[in-house]
Amino acid sequence: MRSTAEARRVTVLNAAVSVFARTGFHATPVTAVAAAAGISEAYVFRLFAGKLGLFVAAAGACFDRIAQAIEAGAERAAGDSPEEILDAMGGAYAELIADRDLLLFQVQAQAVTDIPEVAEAVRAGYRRVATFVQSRAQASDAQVQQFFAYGQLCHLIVTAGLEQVPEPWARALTAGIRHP
Amino acid sequence: MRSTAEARRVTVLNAAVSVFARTGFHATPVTAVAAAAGISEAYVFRLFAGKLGLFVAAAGACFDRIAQAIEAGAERAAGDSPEEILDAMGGAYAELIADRDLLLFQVQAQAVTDIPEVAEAVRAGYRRVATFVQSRAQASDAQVQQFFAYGQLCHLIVTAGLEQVPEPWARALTAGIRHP
DNA sequence: TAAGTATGTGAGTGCACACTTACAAACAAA
DNA sequence: TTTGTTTGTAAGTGTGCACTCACATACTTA
Repeated sequence: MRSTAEARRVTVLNAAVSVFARTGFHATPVTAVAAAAGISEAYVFRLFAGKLGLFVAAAGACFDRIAQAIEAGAERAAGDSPEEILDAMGGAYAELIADRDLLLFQVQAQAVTDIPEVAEAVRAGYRRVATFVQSRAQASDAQVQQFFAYGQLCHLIVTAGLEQVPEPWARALTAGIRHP
Repeated sequence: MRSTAEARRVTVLNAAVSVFARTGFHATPVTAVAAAAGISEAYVFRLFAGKLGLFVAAAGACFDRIAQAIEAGAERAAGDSPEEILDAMGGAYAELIADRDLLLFQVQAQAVTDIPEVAEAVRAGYRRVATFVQSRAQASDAQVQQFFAYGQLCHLIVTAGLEQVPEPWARALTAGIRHP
């Protein structure tokens, strides 16, 4: 044995987040994930319960990394006010999604929420992140809502490539959004 | 001839928006669109340039309907201030997406922006809507940005089914969002 | 060392689906 | 009525891909 199954699963999940992020659930063959992970397609099917099981597990890994980054970001807040903590969390999130895998994966997951298992995984992810944000920052409902609204705006900016659009309407939408 | 090709195209596009909205680009066979439109698959391929051409045309139809609704909504504004006009536009948009086809289609389109033609169609759609919103409401960049940020938040709320989640974090995210 | 167990793969199998082609029926113009 | 054009379809074709199975190669324990 070169590796344990559990270690392989971690490798595969990292590859899966990256590959699914680009081409989405239905358009990416599991051969692509297997190739990115450096193992055979057959073994991926032994490690996960079908392509859907792999995608759902990848969603879990994706939100794990997001939650972890936001928690770490909160520690670096300049002060104790809700505004300062939310700002630190937002900055940490912006840094994290600089490579775009985690952001694009979320978009892909939202697109296949007609599959109940995916919808539940998405809810579980946001449940974890949103409850943490609210309790850690001691922010109002409206502040939490705003935090996520502008997070979702980032999804549009990145998927549509609006940072590259010099026109005024695109500048308005991207103004002040941290360096994606 | 039962119908003109142009009339058929309109019928097919309505069906396409509806069907693509549910299952997305890669997971919906064009037979499904053809069936929803009541014609044969072969004729859909004659009316549009491949499945991609059909999807891009459907995106155009989707944003046409959105732009039209927002323009009509602006006419019904209570006053002339940016806030009142934006509010009226937001209300019109909320009514329009009550059936969810237009909202879900946007999510599906954002998920396949790795296809350049789709990315361009999405940009064209938001270009039209955003420029109209900004010029008609005479709103600041920040107001326009906020308008679209909360619009994108609706995408998350609907795809993840957060209206059905009674927990506090979900209530915070959905608070004040108009009746989807 | 023998038997058992976990890790790993090559080579299929069957099916769904994008797209084509050959052909037919309705309508128009001469 | 004949010729041409547009609308429409039934019946393929080829390919890509999810998933399986038989088999091989490590590593462990008795």
